Amino acid sequence: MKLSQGVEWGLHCVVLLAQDPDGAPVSRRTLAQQFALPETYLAKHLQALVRSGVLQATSGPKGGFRLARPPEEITALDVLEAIEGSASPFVCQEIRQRGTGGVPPEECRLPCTVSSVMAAAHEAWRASLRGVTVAEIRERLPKNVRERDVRATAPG
Amino acid sequence: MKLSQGVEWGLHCVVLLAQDPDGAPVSRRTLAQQFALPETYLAKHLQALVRSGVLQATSGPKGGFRLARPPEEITALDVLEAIEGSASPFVCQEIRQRGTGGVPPEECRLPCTVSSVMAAAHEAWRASLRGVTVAEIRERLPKNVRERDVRATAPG
DNA sequence: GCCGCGCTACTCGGATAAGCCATGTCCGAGTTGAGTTGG
DNA sequence: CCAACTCAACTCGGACATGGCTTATCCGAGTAGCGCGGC
Repeated sequence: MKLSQGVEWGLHCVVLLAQDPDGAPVSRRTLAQQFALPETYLAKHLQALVRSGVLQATSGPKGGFRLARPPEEITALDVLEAIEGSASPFVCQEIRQRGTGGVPPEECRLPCTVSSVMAAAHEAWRASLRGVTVAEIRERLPKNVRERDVRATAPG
Repeated sequence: MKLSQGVEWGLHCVVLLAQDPDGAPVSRRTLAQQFALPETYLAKHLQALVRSGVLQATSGPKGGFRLARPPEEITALDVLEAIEGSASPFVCQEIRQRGTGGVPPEECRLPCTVSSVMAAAHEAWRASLRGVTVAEIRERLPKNVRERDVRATAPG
């Protein structure tokens, strides 16, 4: 199991944008240079965040990205599932129905026990991420990082 | 993020073996036929379970796999990390140190906030899986599945 | 009848090829701002 | 001096190559049971 590194990029970018919610949009070039990331590939993930309604994009000069909602209403889970997708990492293949002595479909209305255990773990994971907002992350940042982010959101 | 389907296979096989902890070993062929899985590929995952000390393998005729510990002492997390590896799905690339205004390394002793949030979620996930033993899964199985498993562990 | 030996068949284990998704990149469409020119 | 037009540069957005990991497979090493032959 491996998480796309775009998740890290997206979280850092969203937190950075949260430093200045009502300010001017920040271009993807600025964001990429801020973390020394490949600009065009970062753009791919930013697009995903726009599609999910986390970010809002503006075209043209002085354009860029800004938060679509107040940072208090954006959870880490929102960012993660925007980039990584909301599908469960565990997909039950219903192997209980296959092979020797397979269980007939009419007895498989309820999800299999193994699947339930995995689903519970996934939900615990989601709940943990849902309980943290971007605003909270912003407030937990050390002073130096915060100053750096503010500097990045400043135009020029 | 996608979880290897070997996890599902491994869990089902371990639960099946838990139906008869002190019985004769079950060969990988029997296990594969039981769920209609590719035998040699299933073997790869079973090997991983042996390496992690979850299963115990026996060679020769009448050989096969059996649990290395009582099912009460095997958690879903043990099985999962044996197959999937125990590495965290989120690997912090320390991008805060890179790019314009990168934070110097001496100020990065503590893990970055984003990384901490992800680590907490991962720990919640692990805790959920650690709280479920194979014995508990076995007891939650419907009657028909349980009978099917017992039949599979019976020699012949 | 009993013991020892060899064989066979079955088991696991590691090394070896394809397929798919994450990664990385490029170019095109759209939009806004500034500069210029005419009134 | 003001307004409208043109241009140009900058932005995002979607379509196109590449690499690594999951998937899938094969063959070899080892072992235990079974049959056979000798005593």
